[in-house]
Amino acid sequence: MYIREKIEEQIKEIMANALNKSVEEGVLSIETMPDLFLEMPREKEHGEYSTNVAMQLPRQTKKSPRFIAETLVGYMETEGSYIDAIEIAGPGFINFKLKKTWQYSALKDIAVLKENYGRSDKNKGKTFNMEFISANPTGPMHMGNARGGAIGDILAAVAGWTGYEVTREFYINDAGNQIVKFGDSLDVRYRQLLGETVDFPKDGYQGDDITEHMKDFIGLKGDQYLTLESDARKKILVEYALEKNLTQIKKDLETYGIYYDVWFSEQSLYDSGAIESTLELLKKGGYAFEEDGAVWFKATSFGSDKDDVLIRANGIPTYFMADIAYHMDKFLNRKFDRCINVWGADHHGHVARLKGALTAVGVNAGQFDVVIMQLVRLLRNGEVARMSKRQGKAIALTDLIDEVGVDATRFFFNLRSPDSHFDFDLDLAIEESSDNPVFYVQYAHARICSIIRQMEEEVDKTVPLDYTRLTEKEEFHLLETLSLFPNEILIAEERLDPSRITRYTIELASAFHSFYNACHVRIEDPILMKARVALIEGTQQVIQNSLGILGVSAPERM
RNA sequence: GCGCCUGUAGCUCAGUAGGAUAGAGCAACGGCCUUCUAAGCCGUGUGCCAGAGGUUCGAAUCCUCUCAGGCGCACCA
Repeated sequence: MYIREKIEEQIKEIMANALNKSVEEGVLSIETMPDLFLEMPREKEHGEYSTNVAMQLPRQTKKSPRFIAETLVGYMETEGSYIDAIEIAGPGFINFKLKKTWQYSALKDIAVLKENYGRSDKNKGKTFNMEFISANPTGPMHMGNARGGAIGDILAAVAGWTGYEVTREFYINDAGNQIVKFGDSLDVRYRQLLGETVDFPKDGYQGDDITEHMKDFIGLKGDQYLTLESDARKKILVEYALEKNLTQIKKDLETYGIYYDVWFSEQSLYDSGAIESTLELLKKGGYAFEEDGAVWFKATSFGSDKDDVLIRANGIPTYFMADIAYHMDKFLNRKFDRCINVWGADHHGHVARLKGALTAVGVNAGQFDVVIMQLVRLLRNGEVARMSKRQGKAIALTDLIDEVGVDATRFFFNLRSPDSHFDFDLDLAIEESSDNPVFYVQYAHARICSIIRQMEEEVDKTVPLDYTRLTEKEEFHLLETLSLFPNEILIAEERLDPSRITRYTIELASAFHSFYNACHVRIEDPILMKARVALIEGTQQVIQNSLGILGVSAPERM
């Protein structure tokens, strides 16, 4: 258990005991136990922890907050605890000041746990499915996928650090309408390249990559499929190009530092009969009905304002239908305890109906959540540039990584909470200037490595390691920041907000840089020097751990 | 028209499930390298928390309404 958990648990216990005693002795009368919530005050003078219980109780006890606070404090037994002093302040806050040594425990924790410092077993024994990107395999990935990639991959890492057994999953949309369009587009290009005059479909994929695929294909196979019946030919072309695209997507994502455990094919849901059986289940439950020749899901029974089509009048299931079957498979066949998807804001309308459908087939929809990320706006020369895959003008993920680098791309896309509308200023990102916060964090790490390289032979092994020699305010601030790391991971997981980790690394780097300027490590006093080396080693470890979660490198030299 | 997200310093954004005097970075200005990496540090000031009501000891945070922007509201995905 980490130092902060220990302290918080201890204070809560002391509070609970005091409350119970004051009730037993009839000083206070309460009916329901209040929430014993601890907060960390912004102001230093208010102590490390603070509670507002006294202000929650006046109604129940018919006493003033001040009186309640004084009573409780009177009953608190702090012997042998981390608490140094308790003060009542303001309208009735009870503030706890800790003994000036608690921060050193964080350093001990780090020294013992090393690369595992920050991990917890909160979700031990539970499985977690993280589905993200799931870009259409009809073309290369664009910049919009980059944000989803960073959010999904890092959230998956965060979940793993809280104890979950994590599966990263890519859902391949290799069935349905857009594959038909893909086939039509390939087919026309194939025939055009071989000299036929055919009009390009109005809503087809116009990107050059389609033409390139067919050039390559003709190079390999020639014109032998020209005489084939059109559907059969399209099938062959799609198979060829899909395989090519998926290989490329996989390769590009690995460049981006993302490795999937499962590539799940939508088509496999048709092949296995999962779609059919899911539909049967919905029908049996009375949640599906026929109208105008189509089969509908009764989404209105689950709070939606309209129903949704499952099977079109032409007999082809919708994407929605496949999605229900897919998520049923996640929960009921593969039995994940938690499933999270990352979707762009343009899909948010889909969330409620999918949750409704999952509830209908017997899944506890509370285990399913979608992180909605606001779409990325690309700025070039200060102007908004629209991305459109159809028009083939998209900035490809790989272009971005080439220009900005993997570290900056991942860091940047995870800098703001998924909720925030995000402007990606390409010109600024290309600059690789110090404006880019990733350098700030990496620089802190490189600085530490540099000191440690020079210190190795100077540290006196015979001298005792005495943390209590660390007494400067910059040292305490750094220690406190280190002690917060495990909390940050837990909060990031609970709120499904991986960007907290990115911001934490900046805070940690800042605390270190301040320390660096205020305190020298390489000094005469061998005991203090040893303590400071221990402090920067702990910092180095936590920067490595946090950057590791982000998938950003921690360079030893810069 | 209905739904979701957003609105906090000149700009980009935090604000820890309702707390105490509203916080960073960038930009501006002024300091700090004969000593461990100046890609750094320290200091200076800036706010009708979009607006109006409400809930209570207490609201940037919760509720209602209004305004502004983004995104949805297909037998597309």
